[in-house]
Amino acid sequence: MRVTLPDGTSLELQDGATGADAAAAIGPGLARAALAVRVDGQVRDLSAPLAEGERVEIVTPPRDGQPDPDALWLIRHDAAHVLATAVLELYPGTKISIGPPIEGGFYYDFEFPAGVTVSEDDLPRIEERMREHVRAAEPFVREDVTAGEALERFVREGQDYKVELIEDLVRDQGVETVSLYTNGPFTDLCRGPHGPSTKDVGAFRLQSVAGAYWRGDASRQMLTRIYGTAFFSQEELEAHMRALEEARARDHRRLGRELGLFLLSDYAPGAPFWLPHGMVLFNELTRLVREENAKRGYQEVRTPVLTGVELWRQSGHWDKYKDHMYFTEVDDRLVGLKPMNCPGHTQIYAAERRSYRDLPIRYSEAGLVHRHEPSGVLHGLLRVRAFTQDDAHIFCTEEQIEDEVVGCLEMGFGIYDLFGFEPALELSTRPDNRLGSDEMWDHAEGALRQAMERRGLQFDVGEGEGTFYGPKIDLHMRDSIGRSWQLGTVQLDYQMPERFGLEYTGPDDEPHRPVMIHRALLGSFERFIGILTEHYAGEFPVWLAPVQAVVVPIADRHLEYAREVAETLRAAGARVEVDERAESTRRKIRDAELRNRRASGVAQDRRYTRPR
RNA sequence: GCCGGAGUAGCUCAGCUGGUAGAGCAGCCGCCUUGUAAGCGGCAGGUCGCCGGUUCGAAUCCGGCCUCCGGCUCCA
Repeated sequence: MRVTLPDGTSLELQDGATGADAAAAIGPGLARAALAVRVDGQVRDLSAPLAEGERVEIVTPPRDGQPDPDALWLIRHDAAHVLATAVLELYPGTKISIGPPIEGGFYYDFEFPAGVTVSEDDLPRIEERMREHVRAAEPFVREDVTAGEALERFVREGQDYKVELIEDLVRDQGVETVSLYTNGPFTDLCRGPHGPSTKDVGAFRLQSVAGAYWRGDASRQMLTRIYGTAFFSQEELEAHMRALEEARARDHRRLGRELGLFLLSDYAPGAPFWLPHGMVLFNELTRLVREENAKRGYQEVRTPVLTGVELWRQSGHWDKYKDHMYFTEVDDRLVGLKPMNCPGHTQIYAAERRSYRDLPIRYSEAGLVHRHEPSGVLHGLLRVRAFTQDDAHIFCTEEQIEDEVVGCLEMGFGIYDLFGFEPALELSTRPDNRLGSDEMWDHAEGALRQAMERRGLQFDVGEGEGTFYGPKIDLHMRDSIGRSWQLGTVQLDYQMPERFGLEYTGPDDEPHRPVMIHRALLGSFERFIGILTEHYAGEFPVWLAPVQAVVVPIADRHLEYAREVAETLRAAGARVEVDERAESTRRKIRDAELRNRRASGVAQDRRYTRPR
């Protein structure tokens, strides 16, 4: 048979030849280095047979600085199996679940025997055991068995999670055979592929221990997840660990303290106190948003933070969102803090008779909302309980939806461009907990999809991740260590207008129901500033910088002049400080740089010529 | 909310298996009057997260709670 190689040449092989045979036919060096084979873009074991006419590419460790992402994922997957091998040896009776490679490494989820807890202190011991298996270069051997045989095996071993996985595979996908991979003493249910042996795992490290629900379901067993990472070489691993370390130096929680941006206090978990320098960022962004809104025909409004609970019953928040709301009783009346601004805006809309000629109506509000997020999810400025959204609601006709959604996205991209942000888009569809008919949802999801497709935008789909009142398009950004956060959002809503009985008079002189678009582009000022801080590592562009210049007097005799200079700059609108401390010039300049002042000036007797 | 870890001075952290708390930086005072990544000296600063228990004695051991960190679930 013949297969095609990446350079277009074809290779003659015996019938039934495997990827390993192909590598050997090309050259002994390649045969030694080969990890797997990629056939028509799909990675397979080297031992898998090839078929006539397939396009074949040998997957190898990086060579000449050309890393193959598939190769890295492969050895990380191998490493996950080696981890499970070591854990089963060290903690007999442990139940294994799943252990995939992920971006940046791998993990494996375990249920340890009763009474056994594993913490990060135990990781070195597990690593040591893993190392023994890597050194032993144990081959990964694949075996295809019937689902029944596999079930019998895992039932016998008491591996309940594997049993459940096989049962589900049989039930949901009708599989008849499953593959098992064995390395040394360990056999796992696994789709593969794997490298030829554990020796290619190379340089690895276990990083952390965390809880993780079985199958991501909070109602099920909490497993212990061990995270690790692996590379081909020690150098790459060390470079990776250094990069993580450097990313931690950009952490907005640390920079927020060092630069005097905000304060988090135990008195109000999840509710930042804004310090003077942080407030500058907040205000500059507010100004930006206000200007952009004005350009696009938004009218600014402001609605109450605390309202009678009747509003939340009417809007549906009581039914679908009350667990996340704050309530209190005042004068025998139950009142709630707003978690969203939309019901308030409906009241402004409803306060007058509206004509089709008025639409679209666009109300914007820098709205302070409170949401009772679970304690375990709070995270600096990126996940808080009290925050200010750059919110807006557009009331429009059915026909105007697409243009308005596109307008929102364009406005969002325009703002993100200013910061060099390239957000990832996600369409979130109907959740289980929702209001409205399936027809409404079909319609609303279709409209959002169409708006993005019209602009040729790439997007992911988050099934079931929409809000209770409608689907949405979210703009996501990553923080310094790669975690993804939702910033902007554009949401379509047929529910709220219905529930509040909103109307406009059409050209036919009949009442019609408007559609509502909820949209926040920064998302919240808090989260946006968090991301912004990490993005710039605290070195904000001049227009945002809390302190734009610092004047450094050399000696006391320059103080008066330094103050004059500062005054002149302030009069011109700059944010300026004078460093009046009785410190050395070296020190004052160093501090100015460390605190990321964008410019510093030195007040002196004569022009300074820098020594060679 | 769940799992694991951690809370010692404003910050970063020492403080072995119980005997009553320390450093650096920051702060304050003084000296120095300065030329591009930390001048010098001194002083002050802590109900060791909170509550309870064990003990002659608890920062240290035990329990509960709060907060933070890493994840999971969930969300801007």
